[in-house]
Amino acid sequence: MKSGRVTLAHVAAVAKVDRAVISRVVNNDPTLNIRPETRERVLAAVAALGYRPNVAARSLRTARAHMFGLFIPDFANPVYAEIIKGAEAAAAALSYVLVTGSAAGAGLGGYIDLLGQGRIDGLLLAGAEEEAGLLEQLDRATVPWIMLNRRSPSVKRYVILDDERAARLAVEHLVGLGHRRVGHLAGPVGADTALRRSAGYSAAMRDAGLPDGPVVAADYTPAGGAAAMTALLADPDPPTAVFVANVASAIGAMESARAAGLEIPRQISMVAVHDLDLASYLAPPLTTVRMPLAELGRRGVALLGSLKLDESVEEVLDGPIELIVRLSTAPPYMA
Amino acid sequence: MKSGRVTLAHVAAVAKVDRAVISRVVNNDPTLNIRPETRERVLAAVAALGYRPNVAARSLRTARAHMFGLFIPDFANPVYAEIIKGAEAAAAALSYVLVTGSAAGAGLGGYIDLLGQGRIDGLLLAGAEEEAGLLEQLDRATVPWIMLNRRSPSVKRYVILDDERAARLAVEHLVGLGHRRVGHLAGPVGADTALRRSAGYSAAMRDAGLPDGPVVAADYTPAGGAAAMTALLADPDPPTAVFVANVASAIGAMESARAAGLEIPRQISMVAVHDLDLASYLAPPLTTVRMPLAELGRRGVALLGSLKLDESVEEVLDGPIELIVRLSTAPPYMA
DNA sequence: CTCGTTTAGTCAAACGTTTGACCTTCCACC
DNA sequence: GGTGGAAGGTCAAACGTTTGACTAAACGAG
Repeated sequence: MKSGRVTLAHVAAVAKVDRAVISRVVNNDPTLNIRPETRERVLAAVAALGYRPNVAARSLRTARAHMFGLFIPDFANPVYAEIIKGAEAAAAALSYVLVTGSAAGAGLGGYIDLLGQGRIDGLLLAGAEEEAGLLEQLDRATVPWIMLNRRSPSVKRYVILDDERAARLAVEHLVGLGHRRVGHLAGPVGADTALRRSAGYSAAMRDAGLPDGPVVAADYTPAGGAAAMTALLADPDPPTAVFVANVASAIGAMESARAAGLEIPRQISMVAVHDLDLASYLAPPLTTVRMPLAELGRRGVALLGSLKLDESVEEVLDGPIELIVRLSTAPPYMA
Repeated sequence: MKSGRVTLAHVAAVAKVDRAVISRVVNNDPTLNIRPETRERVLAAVAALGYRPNVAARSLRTARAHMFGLFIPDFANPVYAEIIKGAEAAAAALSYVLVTGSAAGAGLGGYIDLLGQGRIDGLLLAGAEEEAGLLEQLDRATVPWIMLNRRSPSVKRYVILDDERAARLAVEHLVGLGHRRVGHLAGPVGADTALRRSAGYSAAMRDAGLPDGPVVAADYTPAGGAAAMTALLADPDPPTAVFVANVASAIGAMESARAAGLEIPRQISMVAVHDLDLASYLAPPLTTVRMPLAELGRRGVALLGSLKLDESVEEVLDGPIELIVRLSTAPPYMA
């Protein structure tokens, strides 16, 4: 049971076979022909010495790091937490380690430089920020990469969620409650997810025979949502309900509504995209649309594992999207 | 500018020097004697070919992975997000990559197995969960490790925050507002942070000449806080203020108080340990004690970078601890 | 008994760096 | 003119695995 720097050579000496045999036994090489008793001897020696293959040597020889990268804008955002969890689980299932980095440091370019050559076998990119020279930065990494929930005109490697459908679900819920004037706190201008959610909003309104209500862009942050909600409430004909593109914005927006003296949901209903545990504990508990974020991470990793370099992927994930009705939505108050 | 599998040998061929020279130039080896023009030639070749050292080969030769590990219970908890950020920044400053793993998979043991031999040069452990066989699991990794904000009787390698002082700050704030009967939602039974915060609570009460109020243990989750708060409010002589050991518990506790028909802060004041952006957007905005969590991550990484195996570390971090007064605390309501 | 085949392994090169030891060439000094 | 030393590199081993090529022994068929 002694541990430490145990190499194949040590195990080979104990088991009285060549290093090659140990390697093949450890890796379950199907081409290996071996007597059961020899295999036993090898496994016993491996266990007795506590042998664990050296990752660096293996990587050097096989040119595979058995590690995937995941790059996110910010660890503090719980939306990414769920993606990370899914990706981590899928990676572990492939015996891969997931290394998650955030933009906190020197951005994507800095992260790629830090990783160096050969540390990861594939990279997942989550988050919507537009970085200048993104493609050049990615070229620098000699690694297959996939974008998560973001399309880009010049990029043909992505997995996205059906944000449009999520938006429709939310808006249909509001319309079903009787709301006729429904506003929209959209995401950041130009963000791909924002465009898709806004498209879903407009489509659902059109299908209901209603005109779009007031629309204001908002960052995916509480502060952004608060500011945007204040702007939206300044509309001469304020809506009775609001579809918010992101739960973080919604948290700020709720605060703004309260500050404006509006009672939720009696005077204004709110529903947001992305569910959080926390949503149940807000005042009032927030109605949300739950997206399969963990599945997004899982699928991304699975694709990295089976992707040829330069192969393109354009996939809309069809995981479950469900409306979670809590107390922030109700029929409009009839004055 | 071509990229791909460029090795020292390629660069050496172009620059017409030995591979050793390239290596020494790239690594700024001070023992190297070289003519300026040769150095120029080398650097030009490196740039022209886009050479980046292979991480696996370097790790194999030097027996250092230039990577640190950080193990946390859950990515969804924003408290850990701040630790991660600090650790990531400190690691980047040392040209190290930080690989963060969570307990979501097979726990610490599974994570260590997944990492394999030689992938990381040091491991940071955050979070308070008691895992059986923890020390054995750590022995399996042939790697220096440090616990973050958790002591354990058998372990002499940790960095902790001054949780006792944080608790005192919170309680002194409540007492200063005029509260005499102050309850306490403590952390999980046996958790080290819970013990230290509870000690601070009792000490501050004693210093104020007051008896301890009702104390109930609560998980560091909204659900745990909600349940505990309900129990605490069942006290025949309920407190006018509560010190909550963790902000996540406090979010649930606020909900319970509301459900019980209590208005915060008019009928009951609440203050919790750990600040979040989100705290400003709760209803009402929550008074908290901000702890230097990012600094905790930073310090942990810095210590890993400069630690000898088997050296012990017992450090109380003296970063800034500050009370952030929002609207959840007020003088007691005089009936 | 000989030949071919299977069984059960062995052998050694290769992956790309790093680094201590070594080797020229040139110059200064006596 | 010989010697010592510095300047400017070169050489080659080693890190620990993986894997295609090879081989010795045993066996069955003819």
